[in-house]
Amino acid sequence: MDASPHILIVDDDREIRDLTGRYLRKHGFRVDSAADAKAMDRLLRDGRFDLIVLDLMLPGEDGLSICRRLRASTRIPILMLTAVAEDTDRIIGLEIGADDYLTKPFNPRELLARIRAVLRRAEGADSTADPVEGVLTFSGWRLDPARRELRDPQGVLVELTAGEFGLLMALVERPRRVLSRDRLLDLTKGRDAQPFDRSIDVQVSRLRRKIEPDPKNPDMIKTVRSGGYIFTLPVERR
Amino acid sequence: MDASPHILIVDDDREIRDLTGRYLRKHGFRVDSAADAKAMDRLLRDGRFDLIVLDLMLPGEDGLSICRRLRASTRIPILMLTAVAEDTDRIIGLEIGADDYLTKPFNPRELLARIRAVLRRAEGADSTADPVEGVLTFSGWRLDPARRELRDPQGVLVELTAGEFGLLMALVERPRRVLSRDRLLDLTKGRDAQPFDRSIDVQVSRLRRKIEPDPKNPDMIKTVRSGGYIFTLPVERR
DNA sequence: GAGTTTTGTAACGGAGCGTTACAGGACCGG
DNA sequence: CCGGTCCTGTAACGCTCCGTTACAAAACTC
Repeated sequence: MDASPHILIVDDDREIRDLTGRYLRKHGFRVDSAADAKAMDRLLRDGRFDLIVLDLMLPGEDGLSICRRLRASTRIPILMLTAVAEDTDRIIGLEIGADDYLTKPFNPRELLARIRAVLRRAEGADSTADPVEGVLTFSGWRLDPARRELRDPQGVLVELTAGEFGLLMALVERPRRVLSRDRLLDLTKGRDAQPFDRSIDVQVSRLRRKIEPDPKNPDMIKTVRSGGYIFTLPVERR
Repeated sequence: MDASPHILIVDDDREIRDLTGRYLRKHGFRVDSAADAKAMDRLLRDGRFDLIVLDLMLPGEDGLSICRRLRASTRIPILMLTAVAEDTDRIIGLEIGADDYLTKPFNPRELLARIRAVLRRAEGADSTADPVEGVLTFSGWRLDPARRELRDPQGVLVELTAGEFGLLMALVERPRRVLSRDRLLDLTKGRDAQPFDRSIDVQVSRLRRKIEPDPKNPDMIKTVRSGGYIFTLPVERR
């Protein structure tokens, strides 16, 4: 039980890693850093971290994608860094589940303040939750974010496409709440709805065909007219 | 039900109030706005809000002072708006208890993203928030908000449309109180009544047909002439 | 009881939704 | 790079829902 919080900085700019790392250490944090997604994954595998500072623009897999991926399997707080000139549309990084973000160039004091704020918030939440978080279950079904697998109550694997899996995750992670199409689009694709966007409807239809006993009378994924969709079953995390 | 989160915008710039309000409504929020602290207090007195968007520079009492004052009595999330990107202002704001900060001019999408992020965080704490909990029962009937189902005393599923369900929820959550058509419209659709709006009457009629033993002599949903409607049975939450 | 206001409900039509078909795009093995 | 396969967004069709309108019934006034 090491007292000081452990921060992971992911940024391809070496100067930022070094300077920021030094500053945070000076203020009582333990700090590791990675230049890209691969290095990050390696560090996550061995270490326990309390928060990740994640740059949006990275060589290889970008921050947005990493963030979505991390959120699928863990609840580690994420603080995104974005360059000031960057397409503000991409700021929906927050939507994917980043806990906060900061535009470059930033004042280290502000980073420190935000890190502390995020950690303070995270404390209240479930802090048993370490790197990889468990499987989601609902009335016998098992949804495994790490393996990206869905199994029915008999344990039979149900083949889902990436889009279907993402949509189901978005729903199952927020059960018993009405989610608008808009919100679902943001959660799954990180984009805004266009005027006559029906893609969520179609994906829901396809998903129902695979998981509902009677797709015509859906039980798990119900429609809320002019509201969106709702996942009706209670979900347990293990 | 109170389907969507309720946002209060406090800004003296009318254009910001209008444009932002419209944008947020388009994305599924209910929005009210105030030009100054006084108007804000008035709105806070009658309404329940899930988040306040608060301008820093205001005529009369300024944003920081308001923020401090609100924090003394409530935990309602606050998102501050400021005209200048001053690090120190931001840090002070965060320390005072604002939940996030945004500098003007801002991209509405970014505001949306931050609002959602703040709401997501707040969810765990004080829960006026979404996760619909607990079945409502009245003389044998069971109304389940999560599954969006109504069962009669024999346990038989009564098929309700989304509109009927929403209306019944609004009534059952406020039993033995007269609810005006205006209020019901706001609760179910989040909108104001138009001059000759009869939609609530029609929905009530349709709902009665499905749940009243004798729709001509309604028992559960009674009409209050020039007042509105009232749900007469005692309701239990479990 | 006549006149006025308010409410109930049938009927119509526009809007929301489920589903299918299709085509462009992503991915993959060569 | 190429051709095949799988995935997913868009368009289109038909069904259901619900807001509006219209008119009749009920409630209230004097």
